[in-house]
Amino acid sequence: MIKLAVVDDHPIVIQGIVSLINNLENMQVVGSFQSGSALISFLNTHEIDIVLLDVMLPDVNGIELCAQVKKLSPKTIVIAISNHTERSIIMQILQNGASGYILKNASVEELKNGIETALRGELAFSKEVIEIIAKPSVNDLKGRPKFTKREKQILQLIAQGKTTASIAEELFLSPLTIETHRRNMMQKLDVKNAIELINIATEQLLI
Amino acid sequence: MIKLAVVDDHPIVIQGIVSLINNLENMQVVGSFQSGSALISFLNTHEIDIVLLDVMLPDVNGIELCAQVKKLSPKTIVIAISNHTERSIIMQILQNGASGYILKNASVEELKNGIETALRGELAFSKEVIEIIAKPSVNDLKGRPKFTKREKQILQLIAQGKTTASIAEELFLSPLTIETHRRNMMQKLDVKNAIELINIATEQLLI
DNA sequence: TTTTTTCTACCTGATTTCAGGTATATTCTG
DNA sequence: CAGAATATACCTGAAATCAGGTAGAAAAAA
Repeated sequence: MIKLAVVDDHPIVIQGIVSLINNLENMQVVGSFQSGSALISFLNTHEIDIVLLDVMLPDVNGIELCAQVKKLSPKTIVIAISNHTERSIIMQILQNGASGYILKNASVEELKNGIETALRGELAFSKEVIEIIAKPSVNDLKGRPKFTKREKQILQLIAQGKTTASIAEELFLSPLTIETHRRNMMQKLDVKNAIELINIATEQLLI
Repeated sequence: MIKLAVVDDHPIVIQGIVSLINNLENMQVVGSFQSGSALISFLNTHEIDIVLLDVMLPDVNGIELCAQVKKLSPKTIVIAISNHTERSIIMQILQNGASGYILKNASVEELKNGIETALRGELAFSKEVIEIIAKPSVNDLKGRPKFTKREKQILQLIAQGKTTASIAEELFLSPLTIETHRRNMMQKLDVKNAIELINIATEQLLI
């Protein structure tokens, strides 16, 4: 019997996956979780064949969580389930050891096939994902730059629509410092205004 | 037998709801759709007791779709299923005739209870939603301003991080015109920069 | 067909962001 | 400990946004 674990912060989605799996003869969902940390602590005491994980979770993002899972339990197969269609996200999660990437708007057949494909040791993708992978993007070449804690903190405030001055006040810093951080981030992502900064950073799960 | 229809652009979510309903004795999902228009054309030829609808759909938002459903078939019970926690969204969809509002991170029990509650003619909410409704927000008083087509069009380009100049070029308009539209929208939402404009507009489903 | 709304364009001036730097103290890391 | 990375702050100047108007033409609604 193949043992699965499911991670998704939406119970209804878990319900959907569980009911899908239970229709299959040789598989069983033995654990479902709404956060990455819950999954990790479960994996410490249980052996799991396949993990289906949502890329957008409240505590960690799928890229990091996938790496954690593979580190903890290298033979566990990880399949990402996501809404994100950014090529770089897909590629990075695959590099971190995922065996598949299936979009949430994929049909249930696609998901079912994906699980079976991954079980055979192949890579599993939903149709749309294959198209995304097929055409390389210029943005990928940049890689995924790292933001420091301070930068992330400031980015979040920028994303809320706060001005440099008010952020400076809130963090007890000079406005010039805030500007420097903003500009450093903009340079890292090669964008030319704050809105683009937020958009790209959000896409790349940098916030 | 109570007949349900489900609208959600994620087949897995539909799967979850269907499996949930099928466990109940007296209900049956007779139609599931991935867009608002698909639901509407179905309702033209079928009588449905309950519609479960996702608020974020590719074609229309839940506020408008709910109104359409109630107009077409006033006795059909509508329950919104959403991630949005903005009070104004909840209140508006209720004003448009919805009988409930359940968050996607609600437990399956909450959803089940909600459906039964709505069936009894009461309003059904998940726990979190009750808290949101309980405390009135200052933002609600403003109501939901309407954006014109042109304004929405420009707002979308702003949201992509484009500058006034490039938007003007793209739409064959004067940059001053773009600025005027942006400022008019900012005034309508009572915000003081473009990022806030995008945030609030997105929250309020104005884009 | 009036009236209203929408779309368009402009003016002026204040404020903010953007872009190129430099620089120093601190903290992390090999 | 030495070097690298991080966090902080400043300078200058250009560009863009923000805020307050006004105003006419076109489209939609009454």
